[in-house]
Amino acid sequence: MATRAIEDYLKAIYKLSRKGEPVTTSALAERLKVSPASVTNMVKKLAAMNLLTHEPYRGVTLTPAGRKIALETIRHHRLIELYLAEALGLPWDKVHEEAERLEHVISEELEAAMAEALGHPTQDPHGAPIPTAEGQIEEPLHTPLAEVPPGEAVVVRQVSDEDPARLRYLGKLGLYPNTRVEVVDVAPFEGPLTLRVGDAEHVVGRELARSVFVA
Amino acid sequence: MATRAIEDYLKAIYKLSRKGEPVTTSALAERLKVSPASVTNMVKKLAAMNLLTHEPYRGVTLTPAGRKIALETIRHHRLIELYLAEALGLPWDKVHEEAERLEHVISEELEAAMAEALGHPTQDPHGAPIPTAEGQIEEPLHTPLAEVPPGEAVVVRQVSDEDPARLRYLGKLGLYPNTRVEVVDVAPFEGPLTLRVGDAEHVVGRELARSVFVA
DNA sequence: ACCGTGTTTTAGCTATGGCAAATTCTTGAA
DNA sequence: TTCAAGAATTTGCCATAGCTAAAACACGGT
Repeated sequence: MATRAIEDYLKAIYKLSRKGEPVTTSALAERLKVSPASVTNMVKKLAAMNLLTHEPYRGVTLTPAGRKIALETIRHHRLIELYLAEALGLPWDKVHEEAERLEHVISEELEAAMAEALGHPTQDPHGAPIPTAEGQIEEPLHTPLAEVPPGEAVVVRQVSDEDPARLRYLGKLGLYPNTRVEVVDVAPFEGPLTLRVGDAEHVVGRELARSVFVA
Repeated sequence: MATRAIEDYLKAIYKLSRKGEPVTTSALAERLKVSPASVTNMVKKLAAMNLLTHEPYRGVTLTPAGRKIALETIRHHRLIELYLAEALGLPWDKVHEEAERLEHVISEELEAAMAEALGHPTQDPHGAPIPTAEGQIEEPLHTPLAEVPPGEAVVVRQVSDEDPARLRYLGKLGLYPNTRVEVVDVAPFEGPLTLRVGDAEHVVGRELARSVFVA
């Protein structure tokens, strides 16, 4: 019924639509690394399955049924990430890729067993919220570290989990969720930030600072 | 490279060829629940990939490369079964089905982490041997419980894991691997066996007794 | 009133895996 | 030694899933 590709499309649409607006096919095409034509095709199929509504030339919006599948898939993904990191000690830069495959094949029983074993957690290793089994999710609006003014102290809430190399680097800097960081200095003209993490000082570029979210 | 179907074919061929002889396509067709024509097709494909040799009208035999993939898949399957049962407490009649899907998607890292967490086990929850990461496996020749003469006491070594209902029933009888069983009586003409398991006595049919292996 | 950008349609491709029917091979019995 | 039954294979075909390039189209801005 819901193939791997379908779940990936729904997940992507969910993530791209957090601002509430419909998602354009080109945005989807870019994110999924397929052509816009392919997206339109798949979108038609998903609309026929009542998983989303498609306003031609305007974009797509998930139906409740579509959102449910998206959130289930995201729940699987994040629970698996956390389980692999916590229970099996996999490094945090490896869990995303593994979860990307496992999320499509685990049963509800296994999902429940993992949630139980982890004490019904609410966040994955990168700080992303884990939807409940009922499909509830709380998505706090975090500030990118890149936008914090110098002199302020903040706490890392979430980091982008897509790029393993970046994650390894963040790990080396100690920038895990719930870590206190002080923004010592911000160089002008899109320049680097100087951070204090614990006792250490690090200089990081804007690009990296945009993928770290704080409160 | 190695799709789900390919791994399933290789696994099935491995299991059917334990007597050393080539596996006929019809045996494969029956086990995989596809038509003989489909099997011949797939077999030709696998032969082209050097995963097996095909002697037309005689049967197929795995090449070392094919056996390697088969054993890797079986290792995944059995490790997953054991992990789900031991670490996550899934009932032993559910782990087979789950492993059937997971075995095709876990990475070598995850395999290693599970093996480590379990202390490099050698048997799955149904008593089947787990191949090593290098592809070594020891398959002792067990006797079906159905062939044990009355009066003898034996130890359960392995049970067939395919049918959940059967497993639940075996569990109710207490017939787990490494359990001592006394064959109290064997009725003639393919009649039932009377067993003593611990303090309890049970009467079981031949069919069931053929799916329990002892030593 | 038109143009450019982005979207959709059209037409078609590839890969996987499957099947029914016709054919061919093997083997054992006459 | 032949031949028929049963098994295996070939042939020709289908379905599904997903993707793409190129052509046609729609929308918003000037």
